[in-house]
Amino acid sequence: MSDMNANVNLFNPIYKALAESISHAIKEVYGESAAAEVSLAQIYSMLGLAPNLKMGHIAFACFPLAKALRKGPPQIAGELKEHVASCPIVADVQAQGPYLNFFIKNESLGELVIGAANSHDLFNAELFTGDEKWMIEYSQPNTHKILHVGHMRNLCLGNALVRMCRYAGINTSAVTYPGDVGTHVAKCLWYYKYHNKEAIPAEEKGAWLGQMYTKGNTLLEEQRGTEQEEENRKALTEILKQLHDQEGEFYDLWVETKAWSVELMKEAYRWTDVEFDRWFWESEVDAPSLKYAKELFDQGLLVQDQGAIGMDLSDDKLGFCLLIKTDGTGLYATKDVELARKKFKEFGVDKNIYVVDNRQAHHFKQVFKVLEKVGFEKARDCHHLQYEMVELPDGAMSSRKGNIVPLMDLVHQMENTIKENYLNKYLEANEWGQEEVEKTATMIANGAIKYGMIRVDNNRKIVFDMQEWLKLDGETGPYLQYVHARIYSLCQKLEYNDELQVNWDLLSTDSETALMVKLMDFNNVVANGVQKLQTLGVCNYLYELGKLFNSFYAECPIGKAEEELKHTRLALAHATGEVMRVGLDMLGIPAPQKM
RNA sequence: GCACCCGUAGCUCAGCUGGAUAGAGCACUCGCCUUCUAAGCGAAUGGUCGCAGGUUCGAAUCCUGCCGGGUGCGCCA
Repeated sequence: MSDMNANVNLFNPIYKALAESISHAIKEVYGESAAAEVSLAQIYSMLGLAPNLKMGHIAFACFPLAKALRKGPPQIAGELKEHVASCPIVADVQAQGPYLNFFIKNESLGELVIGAANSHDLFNAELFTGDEKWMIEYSQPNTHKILHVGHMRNLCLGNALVRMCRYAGINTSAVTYPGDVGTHVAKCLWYYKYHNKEAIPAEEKGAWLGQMYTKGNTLLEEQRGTEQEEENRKALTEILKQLHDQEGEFYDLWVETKAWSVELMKEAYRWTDVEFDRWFWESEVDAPSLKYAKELFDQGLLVQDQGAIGMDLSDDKLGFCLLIKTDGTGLYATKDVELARKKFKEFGVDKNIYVVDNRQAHHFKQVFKVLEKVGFEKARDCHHLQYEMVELPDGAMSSRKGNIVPLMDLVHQMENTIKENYLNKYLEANEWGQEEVEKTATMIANGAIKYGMIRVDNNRKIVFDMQEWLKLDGETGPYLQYVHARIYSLCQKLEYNDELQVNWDLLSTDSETALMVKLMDFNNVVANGVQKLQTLGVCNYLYELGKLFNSFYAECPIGKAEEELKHTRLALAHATGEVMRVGLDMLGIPAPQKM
């Protein structure tokens, strides 16, 4: 996991006020020189939510101060306590062992959190200083192969990261790198031309073409060792030659069939609601990459070994990085070396992030090292963000072998299940129209699939079981969407508006307080996620927020409450809905208004 | 052989820049819809944090070794 080192702004007004108060207290109690050893930013970063509301809202652990002040943490907590009590947002502060536990005034939480969420000021906070430009490359599907649920993880992860970074104020471009050349294309076209007897379907040609690849691969395997083998090899070589020369019937066929695959990709991207600022085609870097590799060789930066050319990285324990094959053609690494240069040149980015599964870890280490060795300084701004694979219960997915779940199968089954189990009843009751059912089913399927793909740690393998995925109870995307829909409906019915008279002091139950405190933490969680390039923190946060809201909703009547309390609770509910909507959007998940 | 990843409740996972009683969901058991969406809420049950050492006032978290599972390591992408 790479740490992005962006500089965190002190964006949380409550944490900032507490940090200033603590900093001031250190100065008062221990003097200027002691205070100088601990910066405001450090204190700010040491604040966090207390384990439970009985102890406090926000906790400050004094352990890290012990060294600088040469005193025991409990003693420090005790000595600072009186001096921080005067902070205007603090209702009470308690020294509990080594911790200083703060209770924040309702008025402060109300204005700085609920009010800020409802006015959207909360979402405009500047989370990082500086104006870095990042590029995130994700979704590298091959044409002529089928898109399966494994590709969905990459798509959901990359999309969420791009959105999180953009929310955080980082200028981020999203790019894709489809593989439209290589032997897999030749195998596909070979089968399609010489062995296929099926008619080309009118629809879903991309998926069908993927089957041509799988069948081609299977047949070639079967004929290995037979008299057919030599003939097959010649045929494939001829196909590759035509593709390279960009002429002949197979080149024409490539152009035609590639479009089918691209249409499938675009269908998936439309469904997922992702857009790329740039499509880098593998075919477009093919020739230039080889040219560059030859230049490097001419400059003496590469070595020849066993007839092939590459760079010896054994000093860096990275083995030998092969860049020009014996037959004079390039490889995947050759292209990635060129692509990296192209990215920085075209976009002038400060960071170049690759969302690619962890089997490529060695590949990227080699590519970045090669770039570094040839004097490309930006090499250190390249980061491989790796994640584990999606597997089926009976093992790894392989489009080569054909044991995969097509991506659109998951989508369609999910949408159908949602309609059958939840939405069709509205249709039967004549409450919703067909179009509304369809749109909502798509939104909820988005929630279920995307949340499922990004809620676990990047390093954790996902074993995909369709039946499990179709269950939508508990910690799922639809749970979060349901919270949003409930709030939206509530605000409609009770006619929420931002000029309602509120009195924050009326929010006194545990569930109300817990919800307010949780809302306060939103931006902190996002900033942390961006720094670690992780989505699961935001997922967990939104789920916990949803749970707190549902408890509040069950325990605290709103419509029936006395006027002022009603308005105040409605403001709290609305703020939760806004945070949920913005949070879901950041994960690429739509927030339905009803479901 | 070398490198990286994983091992926490029956199952799926959080928690890992050391800190306050190890948390969820699913499954199982029991309650809650004449009241704002029950895709919900509440309660109960369930753990030698793979094993063994070490560092520390303090280790699920850091270090070392081992065990178990996965992936990668020159003419595929």
